[in-house]
Amino acid sequence: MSELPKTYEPQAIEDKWYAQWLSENAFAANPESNKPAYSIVIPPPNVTGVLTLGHVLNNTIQDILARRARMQGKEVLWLPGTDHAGIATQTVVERTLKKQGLIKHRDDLGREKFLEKVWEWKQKHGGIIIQQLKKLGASCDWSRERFTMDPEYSRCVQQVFVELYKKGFIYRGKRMVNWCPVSLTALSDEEVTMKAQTGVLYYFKVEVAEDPGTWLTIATTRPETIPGDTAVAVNPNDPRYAHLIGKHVLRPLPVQIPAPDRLIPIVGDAHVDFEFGTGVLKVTPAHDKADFEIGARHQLPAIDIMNPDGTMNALAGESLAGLDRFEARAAAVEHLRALGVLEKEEPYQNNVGFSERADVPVEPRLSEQWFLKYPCVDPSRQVVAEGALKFYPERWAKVYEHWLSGIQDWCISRQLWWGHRVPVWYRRDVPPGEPPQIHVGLEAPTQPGAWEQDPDVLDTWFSSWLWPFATMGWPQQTHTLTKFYPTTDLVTGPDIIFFWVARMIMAGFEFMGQQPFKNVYFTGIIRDKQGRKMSKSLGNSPDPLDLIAKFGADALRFGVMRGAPLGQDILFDEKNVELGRNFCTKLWNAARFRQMQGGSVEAEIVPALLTSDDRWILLRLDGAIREVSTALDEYRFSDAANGLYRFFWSEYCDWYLEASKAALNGADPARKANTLAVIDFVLAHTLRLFHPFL
RNA sequence: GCGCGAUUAGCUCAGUGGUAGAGCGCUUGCUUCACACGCAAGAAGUCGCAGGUUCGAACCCUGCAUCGCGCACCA
Repeated sequence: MSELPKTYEPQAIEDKWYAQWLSENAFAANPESNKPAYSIVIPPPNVTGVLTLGHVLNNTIQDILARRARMQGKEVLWLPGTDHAGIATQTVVERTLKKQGLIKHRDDLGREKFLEKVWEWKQKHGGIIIQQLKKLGASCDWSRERFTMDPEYSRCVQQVFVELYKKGFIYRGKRMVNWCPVSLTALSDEEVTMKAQTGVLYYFKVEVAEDPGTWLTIATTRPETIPGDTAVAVNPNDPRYAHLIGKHVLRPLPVQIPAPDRLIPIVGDAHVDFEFGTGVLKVTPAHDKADFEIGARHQLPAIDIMNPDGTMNALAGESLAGLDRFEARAAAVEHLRALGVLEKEEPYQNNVGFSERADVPVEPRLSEQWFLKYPCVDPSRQVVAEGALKFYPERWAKVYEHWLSGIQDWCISRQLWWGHRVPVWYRRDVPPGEPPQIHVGLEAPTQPGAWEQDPDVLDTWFSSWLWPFATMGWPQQTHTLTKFYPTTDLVTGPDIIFFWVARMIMAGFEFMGQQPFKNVYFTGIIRDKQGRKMSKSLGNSPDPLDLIAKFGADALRFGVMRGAPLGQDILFDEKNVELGRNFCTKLWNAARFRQMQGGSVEAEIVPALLTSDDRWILLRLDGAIREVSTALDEYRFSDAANGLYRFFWSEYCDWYLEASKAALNGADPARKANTLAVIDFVLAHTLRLFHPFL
């Protein structure tokens, strides 16, 4: 064998070994095996995504678990795949087509043509992240790669919809939903994030119709919705106003319609907080969730004054119609001022719900959507509360429990094209007066012309919540399911505990009768050195592929793992990767040193010839094996990495190897041979400790 | 408002009852026959604040402060 170069050159070596592992099918899972099963399903990255440091952290952890399980003699399934990521992918493709000047709006292409374009996009970009995961060294069983829109997977999604509909968990209803005026679709509560905003609280007065000269002052942040007001509410226990309940006020807007049409009742409702503002609330059932409920309690009409894109419609009045909701706000204030009813404006801090994807305020909107009443909530709560399904770190169990204890039905329909189409058809030409006919099923009804399919698709998470079993051949009871379900570990970020983890647990119970995994490891979130979240706009998100090119995948893996303690966010610093690289080089050189000594390889150790140094290092090796092994058992990856680092560098290299040079250069051949045997023994065992990481 | 987390060396963080630790950075030597992506030596911290428990507290308890996050919101 030729002498090894001085520094480790990871690029060629990593690719070579990975290719060899692949050709040996080293990562393939065999469901017929008698070995005990160990399984993980990958959190499927967006099909059009590229690898981020978050993926590096997440997948390195999974790889460590999988490799270790293989070393422990288990039959390992690490199942990879990608997610179609409905709204995210559709937005990206739409934006790109617009940039290329091919379309102004997706309607220009129509549903079929647009979907063709998305599939083209998926063909072109869909494999990138998978290739990148391979570059990272991920030991997935690639022969089992799945996609949430594979034909078999789509069939699972539809079957689940049909089943839950038949059981009464899925229903259609006209309800107040979070509407994104940019994406033009409904969103689930989880897709809305609250942001603190500095706004203005406007005070305006309205006259009580029955008591001319009596005025009520109302505080609002949204004067543009006044044309949609159908009542004014006060607390029935509020002595200032209780006597006015049942009377009417004159709504100031829209100014163009005759006064009698603007008379709205004063209602009493306990929801009204008499501490806040003036204690008088304007009720806009079509544009506010709480107001919608008040409206329902008092049988108030709902006047929808907005278009889906957030502009005002004709019901808002001539002068507001066509204006964007924020322009309309300014215009409405001017109207109030002109009418002389605007009393004051004061700056006001409040929280506004934003569409996570489009980053604009969502509009509460009354619309016809599909909803899911969550199944199996009780067993899902219990299994975590009782510890049969464990969270690491444990504190996330509290967050999970809190969410489950207060969940509302899930709005699962989306007004998008990219996704699983709702498997529902409506009969055309139903004579007026007769009840509508609806068909819910896996197959379209016969006489295709007579029926029309629901245009909506399902929320992305309505497919990913089936991931642990839909990827294994469900609804057939396959060998893979028998062997590998429930899975052992799930590794994911705490930011999707509601979106994904909680829902998978419910789906697992509902469709498999069992929890989908035994343990969930929540990683931290990777931030930059200043503690800011990684983001494209800040430009603080290094490309892992660049880091791999510069330092090697093993260096990246080790560097990230060493700095990623359980339960803490990780501040990323390239220095850590450098440290990983240096450590790899150190290992390389320690092996090189051994090679240069010659002699027979992995000879027997003669106990009688052991020096105190030899005994010491063997003892320390034993300690390191225990330390690393226990740390990994407890998901303390950074402790394991640090333990390994310290043992190998400080104890083995700095201390033992230096000490051994005396024997190696000495005159006693038996002593020398025994020292080499000890070195080989320690090296061989250390390499095994390294294997999960590198 | 409710909940969670953090607060230890210049920086990032380990350390859960008994003489303060690591990596990076810094200082000073080393082209010593595996490795300068290295070796050796070294400086550096009243462990956020105030009480309490204890023979003994970075660690346990109580309050407070600051920072970050999540949930719920009052127009």
